[in-house]
Amino acid sequence: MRKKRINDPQGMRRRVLDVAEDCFQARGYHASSLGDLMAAAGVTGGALHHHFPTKKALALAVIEERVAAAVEETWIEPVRAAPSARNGVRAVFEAVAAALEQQGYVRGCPLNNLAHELSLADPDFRIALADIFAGWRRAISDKVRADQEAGLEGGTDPDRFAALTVAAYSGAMSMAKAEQDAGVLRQCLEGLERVEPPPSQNGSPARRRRRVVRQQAIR
Amino acid sequence: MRKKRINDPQGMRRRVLDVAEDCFQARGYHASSLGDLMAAAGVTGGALHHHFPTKKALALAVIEERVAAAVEETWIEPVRAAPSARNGVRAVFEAVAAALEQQGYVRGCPLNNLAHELSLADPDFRIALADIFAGWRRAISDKVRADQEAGLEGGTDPDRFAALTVAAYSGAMSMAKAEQDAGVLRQCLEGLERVEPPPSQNGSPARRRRRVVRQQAIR
DNA sequence: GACAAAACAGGACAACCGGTCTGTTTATAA
DNA sequence: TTATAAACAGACCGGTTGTCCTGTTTTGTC
Repeated sequence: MRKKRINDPQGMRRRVLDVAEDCFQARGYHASSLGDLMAAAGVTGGALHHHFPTKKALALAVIEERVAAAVEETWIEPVRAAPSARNGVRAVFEAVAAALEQQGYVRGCPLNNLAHELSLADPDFRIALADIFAGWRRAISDKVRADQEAGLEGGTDPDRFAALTVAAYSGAMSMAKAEQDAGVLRQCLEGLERVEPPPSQNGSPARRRRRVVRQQAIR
Repeated sequence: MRKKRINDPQGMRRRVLDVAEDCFQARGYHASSLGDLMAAAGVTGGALHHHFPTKKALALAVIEERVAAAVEETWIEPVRAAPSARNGVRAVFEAVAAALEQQGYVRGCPLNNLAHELSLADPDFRIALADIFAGWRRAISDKVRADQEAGLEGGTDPDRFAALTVAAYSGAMSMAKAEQDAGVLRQCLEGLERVEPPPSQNGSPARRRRRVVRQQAIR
């Protein structure tokens, strides 16, 4: 009588990754048991094992697919789309701070959460996480370089600016998580914006600003 | 025949804390079993349980005694003893970077390592960790205020500077841990030093520098 | 429809975890 | 000495963990 089942491998895999991402983020890798995940996802052990042979494989998939995507979505894309690197950084900080204040609690940065717990646990984890950090920094430094070519940014070292930005954000999120208060994020942003302030804004050596803006609008 | 034993409660407690601190730092809280700790410390279950009734109690002791002491030793004291806040910050960054490069690997910041794993795990953990963050920031902002009263520092907001410094360090250590390379620490320090650079150094708006230096030398 | 492979179900299991418990030894104080 | 508590030893237990294994069902292909 009851004999209906639909094989939905992609959907099953997605559901598992969904709850794994959420659970790893909220409780951490070691504190999340596969039993918890199975229950939360409504998935049997056989199905889980079929898609992810080991817990490590599952975590690696979460890192490479979900965490990387989260960084891409909340940081890399907004920065790329912003009129300038500094502008993009400010926008991301404020957007994240606003979102945290609205949801009322702070779970921390997905990348940093897993990075701290897993970087030393396994070389594969470490490399995957380091790659995401590298891509994150790269997106910012590339944007700074583009700004410089467009005359929007002064002689700021792009890699240095990117490293400090990512570090300030990561560290601010760490504190915000411990204090359960996103205020420190805004505080760090304000400090960050005072690093080698660019010639624009109210310009002593402000030149070619108009033309640059047009260029950007054209692209 | 063999009937010698010396009760050394303080020594026993210290040994347990030693290995717990080390193990929590290297593998994390959840990844460290009490069996591992007992074996590493050469302590029986009875003794461990006598001094630390639960694993949580042990972790709390590690946080409140060891982690707090580590922050005090590597950050708060050096900053207090430094000629200025900026000088102290630079000294700590460089000392840590040098130490990491010498030991060849990066285990990360003790406070941040535990903060990421335990902040959401238990309110007691979170509060203890947040307190350490607060003390850390406080030491820096107090130093900045002292610098300002001494005329050594400009109008930099002390709390903002402290937050950014702690965030930059924490985030840089996070990246250094993932990349197993302390270089990003130096990079972030260089960026940090370009935040609202004080009137001293080589002064366009450098005033009262001479007098200020003397004041500081007197104290 | 035959057949192989993928997708899924669900139980089994050994290892391990944290905590408890009882008992013994050592220090302390009267 | 004797009582009393602290310090320690070590076995024990219920529950959980991650993984594996054997089946069963679905899907795709010829």
